[in-house]
Amino acid sequence: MYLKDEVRQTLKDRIIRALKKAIDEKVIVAETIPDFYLEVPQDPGHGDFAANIAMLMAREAKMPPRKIGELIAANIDTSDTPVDRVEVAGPGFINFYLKPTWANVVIFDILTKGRDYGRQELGGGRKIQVEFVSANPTGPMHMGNARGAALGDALSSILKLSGYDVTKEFYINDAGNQIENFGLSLEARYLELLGQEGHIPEGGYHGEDIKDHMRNLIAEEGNRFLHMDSPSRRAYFIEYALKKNIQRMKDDLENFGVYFDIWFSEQSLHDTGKVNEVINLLKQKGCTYEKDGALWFTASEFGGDKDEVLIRTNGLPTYFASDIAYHKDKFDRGFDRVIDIWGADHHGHVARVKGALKALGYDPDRLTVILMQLVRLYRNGEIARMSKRTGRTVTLADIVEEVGRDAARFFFNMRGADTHLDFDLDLAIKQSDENPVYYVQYAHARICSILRQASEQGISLPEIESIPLASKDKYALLLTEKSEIDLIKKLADFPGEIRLAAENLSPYRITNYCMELSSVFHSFYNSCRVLTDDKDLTNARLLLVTAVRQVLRNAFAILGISAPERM
RNA sequence: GCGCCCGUAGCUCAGCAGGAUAGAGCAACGGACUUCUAAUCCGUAGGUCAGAGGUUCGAAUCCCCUCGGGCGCGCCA
Repeated sequence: MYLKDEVRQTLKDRIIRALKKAIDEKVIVAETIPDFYLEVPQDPGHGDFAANIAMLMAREAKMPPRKIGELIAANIDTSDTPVDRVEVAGPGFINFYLKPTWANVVIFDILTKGRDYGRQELGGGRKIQVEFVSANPTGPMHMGNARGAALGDALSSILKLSGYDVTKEFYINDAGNQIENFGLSLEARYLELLGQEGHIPEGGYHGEDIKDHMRNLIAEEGNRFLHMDSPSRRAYFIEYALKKNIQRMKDDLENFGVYFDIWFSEQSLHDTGKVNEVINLLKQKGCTYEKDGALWFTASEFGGDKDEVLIRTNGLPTYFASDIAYHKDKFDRGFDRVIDIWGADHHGHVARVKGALKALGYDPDRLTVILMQLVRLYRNGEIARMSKRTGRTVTLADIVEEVGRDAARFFFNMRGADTHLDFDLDLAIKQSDENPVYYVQYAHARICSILRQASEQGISLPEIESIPLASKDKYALLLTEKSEIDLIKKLADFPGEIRLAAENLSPYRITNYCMELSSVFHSFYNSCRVLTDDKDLTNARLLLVTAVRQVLRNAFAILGISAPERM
């Protein structure tokens, strides 16, 4: 357990003991002890921890909360704790004031654990799958995919650190109507490029990339497909272009620092018969019926708005059908929990898939869908449209190239998934103080600079293991400046931030944490010199900034941004 | 029409397992580099938390309604 949780738990225990004592002595009348909590007050004047138990008990105890608070405070035993004093304030908060240096030992915990500082066992090794990006392979990835990539990758890192066995998966939508249209569009361009008439169908793809594929194909294989029958050559074109598109997605994501454990093909679900299998299963369970020549799933009986088509009149299964098979397959592969990250425009799909899982006998609560609101891209103060079909779009690769991996990943994780994200290209590109990513990286670079300086002066940090306990205490107790104390407390917050980010599936918490930690570090930097004539103080502060550097690195690793040593 | 998301400082947003006086960055204004990187810091100013009601000792936070913005409601994915 981490320092802060330990202290919190201790104080909680002592409060409960004090309350029980008061109840035994009949100064407080109560049957139950409410589920109270100890929070860190926003205002440091209210102590280091505050308990809200007195207010929660007021009703049952028929006593003013302040009175209850005072009775608990009077009975509390704070021996063997870092508590300096206890006060009751406001409506009845019990405020704990700790010895200012109570958290200082956290520095040694950080330096000992290194990159594992923050790791914890919330997940108990349970298997969890995060499926994200899953872009259509019919063209380049857009801004929404970029946001999903940054979000999903950071979330996966957080869950890994929290003790889950995480699998990152990309679902390739290489089946269905869009692939048909893809093939028709490729064919049309092929014919046009060879001087014949081609027609791109309704819902087809007009992008330049389609032409590029066919230009390349013609360069490689000439006009030999002109005389092939249309379905055969389309199949060939599709395979040819799909393979290249998928490889390109892999490359683009790699440039973005995002790697997947599994690339899962939708087509494979059809090829292995799993789609038919799941449709039959639903039939057996009596959850289907035929109408207007199509096969329907009774989604409305499982929480959906209306029933949904599984097999179209033309005999082909819908995307919905393969998605049911896909999600069944996920659970059959042994995942305890599955997280999907989808664009908000797919939200109507959530109830349907969950309904189908329920119909199949799976607990739909094991599936969590994070709906990501769409990204609005601004350039020169104007909204930049992004439609894959028009070909005039800003792609994920463009973003990485234009604003850089670090700024892009940081920007996408500055907000929760459910907020509309305005991505200001001009701001992200700017290498100035307006750009928040530099603020956090600068903190890291500054620390590296101090350590370089120290090394040049022949000052070397002792190995953590070789520092005797007494010296650790000595160093820790030397750090008493307000900015030092603030910085140390912020370091102690890190494991709790990881936990919250994991519980709420909110990577943006880590981004915010980076800003806060950097902020208190910069304040410290401006008020305290690290390298001084005082050898012990210098050592103590070197240990402190080294710990800050470690935590920054750990947080950057989650977000997938680099930790530059110089800027 | 129905459903989902959002509405907090001039701008972009934190804060939303209910807690004490609502925060940060940018923009504005005033200060700080003979000292480890000024991509920094310190200070000032800036608010009917969209609006109305309800629950509560206590509401930006939870519930209901209204308004405004976005997105869905396909035999597309």
